[in-house]
Amino acid sequence: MPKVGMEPARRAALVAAAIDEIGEARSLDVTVAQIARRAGMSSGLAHHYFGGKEQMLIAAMRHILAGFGQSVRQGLAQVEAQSGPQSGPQSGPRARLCAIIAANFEDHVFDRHKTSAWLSFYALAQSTPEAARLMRLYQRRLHSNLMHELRQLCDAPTDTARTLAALIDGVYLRAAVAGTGPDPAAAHRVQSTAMLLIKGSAVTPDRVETND
Amino acid sequence: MPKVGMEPARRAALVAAAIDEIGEARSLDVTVAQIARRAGMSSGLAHHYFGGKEQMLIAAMRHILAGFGQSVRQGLAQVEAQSGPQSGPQSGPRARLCAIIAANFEDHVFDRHKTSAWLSFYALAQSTPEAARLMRLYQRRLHSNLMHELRQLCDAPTDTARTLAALIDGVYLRAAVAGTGPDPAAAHRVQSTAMLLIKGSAVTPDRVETND
DNA sequence: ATTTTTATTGACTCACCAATCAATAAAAAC
DNA sequence: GTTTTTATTGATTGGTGAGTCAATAAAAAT
Repeated sequence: MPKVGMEPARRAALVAAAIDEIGEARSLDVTVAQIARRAGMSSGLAHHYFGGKEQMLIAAMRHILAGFGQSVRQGLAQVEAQSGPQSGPQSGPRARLCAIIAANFEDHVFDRHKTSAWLSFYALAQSTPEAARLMRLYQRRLHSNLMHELRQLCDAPTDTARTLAALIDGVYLRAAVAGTGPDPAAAHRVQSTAMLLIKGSAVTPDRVETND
Repeated sequence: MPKVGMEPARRAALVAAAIDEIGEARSLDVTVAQIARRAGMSSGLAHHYFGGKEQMLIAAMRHILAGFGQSVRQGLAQVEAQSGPQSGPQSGPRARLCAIIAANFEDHVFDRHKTSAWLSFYALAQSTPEAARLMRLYQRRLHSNLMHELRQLCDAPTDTARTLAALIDGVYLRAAVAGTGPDPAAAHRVQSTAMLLIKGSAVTPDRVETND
């Protein structure tokens, strides 16, 4: 019963199934057949659309990465909107910094399957050049996002950005290992550390949280 | 040409070879035959001594973990020795905290093969109960080591310890991903963050009352 | 000197899985 | 209505690798 124009839907289904399967198995050692079955199709079709297992995993990684990015953009837009176009000059970068941090710990990013899959992708990135490229892309983007705000908040922005990025990754990593779901304390922990790090050369920290 | 009493040597050789092989392949997908060959023996012998691939990987993980522990003990002993038995009261916990942090970034711990292998072990710990146990052991030990000093240095030691542990793991993770060898800046970055964190809840420079 | 124990090998088995492919069928194009 | 394109299946192939085992040999024990 072939319907036409199935390709995008099937690709999306396979990507979602791959993340779930990897997240549930807590390992990259999942078969194409398992993923395809979960996505409601035959293994042959999975190969037809992705050409191979590796490319499917890359696509899954890219999908999670896109989720991170979307989360950050959404968080920033929200801060922009709620503070208004003529808000005080000092609330801007600080609130945006907190929003960037919070974005990495939002519930849909902190989903058990996704954290577990992401941890597996760290392993993949070690041995697969394309996965390594994506990982670097993620790291550069996070660093650049942090830098954009930190330049206005402290006088050693590069060092501070590196520290914060490592802290974000570390907190996320530990959550992935623990396998516990979303943890509201995670974002707060990183945010207050961020405030401490910039305190040396910045204004008083009035509000630490941006999400109400 | 069987010599007697080979078991310990062969086990050690296999563990070392496993770490090197995993570290070089940057993946857990190494064959027992490869490891055995690198260790200078047949695949059969590897199975004979370890019973299976998984147990060999566990042993390798345990070996790296032991290296961490040794590094910490050594660092602490060194601090103790150089400050002397009747040194000033304020140099103690702070110096020991720094030593614990530095221990995690010493050259032999920061070895390329070991960082890479350790990253792979994160993946293993997700799906293998015994590896998960070892990972928890590592985390508990690190946390407990940090706590021991932080209790004397700040009044939210648990939170601070969690943050520092995540930061240490994050910095180590990023080094593993980057694949660059030992980085002298790594320890320093974590140490100065630690100083900031305990300054946030500053205590009197000398002995402090137990807060719980 | 014989027996037992320990060390060691590598060929073999068995299972698994990625990738291929020929076959089938619905839709679209002509 | 015929042809072409797209979707889909699942059996098959080919390669791989973990784990087993029987055979061999040196050392130790008797």
